[in-house]
Amino acid sequence: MEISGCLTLKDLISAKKSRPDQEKDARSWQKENMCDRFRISPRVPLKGEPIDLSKQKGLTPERYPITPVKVADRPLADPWTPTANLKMLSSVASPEIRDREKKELFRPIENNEQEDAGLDTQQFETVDDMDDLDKRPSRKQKSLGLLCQKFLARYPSYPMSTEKTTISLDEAASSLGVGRRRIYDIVNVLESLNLVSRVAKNQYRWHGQHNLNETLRNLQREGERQQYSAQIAYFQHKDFGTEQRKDSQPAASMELPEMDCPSVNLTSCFPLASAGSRKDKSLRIMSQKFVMLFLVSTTKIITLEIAAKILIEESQDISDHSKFKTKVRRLYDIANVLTSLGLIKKVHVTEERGRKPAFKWIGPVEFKTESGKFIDQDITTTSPASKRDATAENSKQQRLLRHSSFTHVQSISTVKRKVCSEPSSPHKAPEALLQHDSYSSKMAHLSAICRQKIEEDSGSFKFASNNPAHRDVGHLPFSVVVPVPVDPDYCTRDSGHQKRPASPNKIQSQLKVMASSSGHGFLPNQPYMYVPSTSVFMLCGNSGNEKSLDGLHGARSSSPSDKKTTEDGDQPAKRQRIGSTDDGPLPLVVPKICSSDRGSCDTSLPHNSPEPCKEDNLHSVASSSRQEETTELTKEQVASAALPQYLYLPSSTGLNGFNFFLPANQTTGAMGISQSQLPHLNVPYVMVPSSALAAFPFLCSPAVTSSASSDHALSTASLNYSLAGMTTPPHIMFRTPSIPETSPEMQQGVPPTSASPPSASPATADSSISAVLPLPVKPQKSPTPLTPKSIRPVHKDTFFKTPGSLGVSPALRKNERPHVRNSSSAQRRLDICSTTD
DNA sequence: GGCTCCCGCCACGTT
DNA sequence: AACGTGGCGGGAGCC
Repeated sequence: MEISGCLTLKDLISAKKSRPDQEKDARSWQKENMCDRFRISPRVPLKGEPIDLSKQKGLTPERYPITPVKVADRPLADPWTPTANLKMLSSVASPEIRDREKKELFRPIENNEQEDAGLDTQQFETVDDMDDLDKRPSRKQKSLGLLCQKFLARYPSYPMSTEKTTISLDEAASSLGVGRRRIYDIVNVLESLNLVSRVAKNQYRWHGQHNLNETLRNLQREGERQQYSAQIAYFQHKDFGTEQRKDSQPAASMELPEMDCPSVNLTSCFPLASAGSRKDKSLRIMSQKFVMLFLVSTTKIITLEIAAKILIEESQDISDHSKFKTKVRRLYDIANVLTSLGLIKKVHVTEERGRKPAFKWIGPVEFKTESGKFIDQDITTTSPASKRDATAENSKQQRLLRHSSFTHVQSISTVKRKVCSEPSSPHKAPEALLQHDSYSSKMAHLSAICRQKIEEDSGSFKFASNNPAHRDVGHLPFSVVVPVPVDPDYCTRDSGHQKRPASPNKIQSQLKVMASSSGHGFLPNQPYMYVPSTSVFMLCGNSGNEKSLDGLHGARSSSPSDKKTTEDGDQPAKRQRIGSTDDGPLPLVVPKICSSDRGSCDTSLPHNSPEPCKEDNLHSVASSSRQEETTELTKEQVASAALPQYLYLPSSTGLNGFNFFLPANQTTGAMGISQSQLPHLNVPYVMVPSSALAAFPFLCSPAVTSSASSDHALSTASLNYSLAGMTTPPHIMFRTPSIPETSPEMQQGVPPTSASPPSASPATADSSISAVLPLPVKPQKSPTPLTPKSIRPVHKDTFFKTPGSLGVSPALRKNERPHVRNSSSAQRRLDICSTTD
């Protein structure tokens, strides 16, 4: 797909010269150009942007003088000649414009502009001139974007801290010559970004952009938590080709309720929305969500269609056409304001289906790095290692409590918990779950949606029921002790590429294997990991072919519809798609035990369709224990019959940590499942953020590698699809046999993460992994065995941008976007606490 | 004809 | 009851 950029200010200017484009320019000006004006980038009070004119005048009722704008500073290049201006004006002025009746209305604005007018006014002057001509401003001139520009021009982008700029809505409305209603539209969006805050009736306080980055950071984090990337991918993938069908999509509708939660949470992160009234001030929430979509998107381009869809789903609205239209209208409103802020610009994405309106994020993205802390913190909080206990939860909540809306959030989360999380943890819902409630629920939500979609799309597969009630089914009824292969031959490796200097021996020593004791097949002195049953999900499927991964995803992606991704080229699209299905909602890819043939798998392995993994997280997978339509199996049955390919160990915080996949065979021994049944995957995989492993070198076991590289790739690929946060945090510990799996939780005390040097792997700064896992991955020829690029598209991380996701494929990340989330976990933690307030 | 999105009705919440 | 907010969608401008 190609994206046609919107007109830039520059373009606009140049365009103005040419008559034909004038109108277009005018419009674009409103939208695109505005961006320039209010650049987020730390800029001192706007410089010479067109709109600045209006503000220059000191009009600001609030009387904050804005530094004079310099024309020179403008990005614009082309000088504007008076003639050109005239031309433009004339072109812009259309017959309709001339309604005198309304002219009055706009007077104020015009006047202001005129006053302000200097050279800068040039662009806007046109409007003024027109007015002078008794022409009523054209629709363009009345656009919300332009109005917002004017509004923004009244206030300094970076007001002095000492200043307390108060905005009177009435005053603003009157001075801008518009109805108050319009001001609300603007203010609501600004408020969503904390640029302003409501202090009293009709009174807002102008904060400027001082906290914008922080706000964006928080939004990004929230977006990650909400798995928006997954949603985006989902819709992209599914595209609307199936729209019709989509409309009816049951899954989506189902999800809606849960999706709301995110929004609520969102608001909780920001003072702005006071939860509660009037749909929580949807415009604000919509704005935040909209921004989040950009922030979590790898391509930074979001089509209105997708945004609307996502927002509709979240709001539980019926996805009828009217709703969609309404959403789109609102999105335009928001987009206009955001454009004025210079955060986005309009573009068009050309897809197979045609050209679609979209917006591209042009705002700051660097804050991400800084934000890393936040993410980490969350993760940390949730990470089992740290304290998945109530304490963590409490701390987290406290943070949230700062926000008025939090209470609301809580309630919601509680509900969710009941619905989603609770079921997922057979044994007992770890408190950690609470932390992840929203996240988990969302993921579950997505999974469900995806699953349905997938099912629909590929009717051939069946997934374990996602029924929330059954989600836990996936959990194995037992805890698992996984032998950690120790092989000198294998060097320790960092998640991905880095090899750890640390010698395996060291680890071994640390891990003191006591295998001797068990008959599980532990070797003497072999270290093992203890995995509490609650943390274990069994993934069943064919092992096998890469197809499993790719095929699963690929099948869909290959479809024409897949390409429709709005973003950029095929690649992105593909990624997204994959992400949607795999990454997002479907964190897991399950290797097939059976032959690649799905059909066969289905029959033989009721629960093992590859799909399940993808789609759903563990829940479904694990829960694969039950297929909705087909047979229901007891957990035990599943374990034995399903021939688990992998055991999925969700990291406590799916966000930051990697989820672990253990080859079933590896664990089966402990479980009593015959390995013979698990032919393909002999390699135990455990994926953890490298940083977390800093302290622990990976152990690679020779045994593991039996499978061909392909398998390995597969398995690795599967790793990529971890479902963060879906479930309870895994409790994993290395113990000596002597120390049996006593209460896992208690034992999990090995939170290497904190200790681990952040430097370990840039790719995954998140150290929040709850457990230290020995990773028996045989060094592959490819430097990045863990991240089968072949299988996965580069940007897949979108989905996993979520804190947990970050950790997904360290290798990938490292290579692809090392810079992102570089901050150390410690740093992130610090950040987390800081709020935009 | 579709995309944009202005405009203002009207409902909800607050004062 | 009046007023503040803001959801909502008709319908017109614009392409």
